[in-house]
Amino acid sequence: MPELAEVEFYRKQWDAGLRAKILSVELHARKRVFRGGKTRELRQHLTGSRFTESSARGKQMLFRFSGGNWLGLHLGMSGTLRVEPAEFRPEKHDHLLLRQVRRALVFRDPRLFGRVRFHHGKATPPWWSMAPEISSADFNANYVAEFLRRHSRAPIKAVLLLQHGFPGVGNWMADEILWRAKVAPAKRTGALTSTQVRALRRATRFVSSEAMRIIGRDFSDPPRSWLIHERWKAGGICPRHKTPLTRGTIGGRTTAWCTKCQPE
DNA sequence: GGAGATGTTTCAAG
DNA sequence: GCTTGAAACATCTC
Repeated sequence: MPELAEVEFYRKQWDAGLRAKILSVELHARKRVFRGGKTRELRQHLTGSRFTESSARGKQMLFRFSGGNWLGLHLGMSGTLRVEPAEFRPEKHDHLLLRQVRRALVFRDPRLFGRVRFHHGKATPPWWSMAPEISSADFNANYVAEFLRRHSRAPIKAVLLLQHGFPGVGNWMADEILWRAKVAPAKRTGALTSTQVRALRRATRFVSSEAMRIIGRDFSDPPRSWLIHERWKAGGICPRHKTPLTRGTIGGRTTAWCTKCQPE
């Protein structure tokens, strides 16, 4: 599920627990979400620490705790973060639970494609580094052009999904961006005109900022005019033309587009 | 029962 | 060494 704005929404859920102590940590240590992770260290260090700060970059989240403790979370395909009452009993898919006096912070992930990481140290973890965020000044025309050039033989849909170039963009956002920029998803990146590249960057920034504003705030629905509402529907139509959408697999992912808006 | 799902990593080939 | 594409990962839903 979660892309840029959904991740932002979930991150903020845990902010209810800011400044409060972690009384205890409960986790399903053998689950895949902890792969390669130091669950014992995580439990020992977080217990008794205070939750001080949270941030997100693309789909990655970082939660900071007193004493130089950092928790990294990725939601994968089906992860969510939420807050439950203090006496909450975790269920089957609630793989990590941080207990505070007044609440429990819960990470759930049925499909286990998400990931939990832990780092103990003064500075931010070594794995916390990322490409320029879409909303930043560094995500400029030169940066985008250079990234596209490096992937000139790949279909543009696949390139939009690369997190080290377009952090936070996932399957629905990529389709939304391509539809707005009127670019066919299978188009080889190197074959794009400069007008199309400009349109893509513009659409990327627009979809990101609007999604953050609407979905990121309270999980509201984007306007009816967005492609997202038609993408998976049987008989989904282009919001512009009311013509049926085309479906196919591009870059290994199901893709929906309008052949009238986005001709080859 | 089978296919597919809003993601990333790994591996092999070019 | 870099890019690309397919498979693998685990579970649920239609």
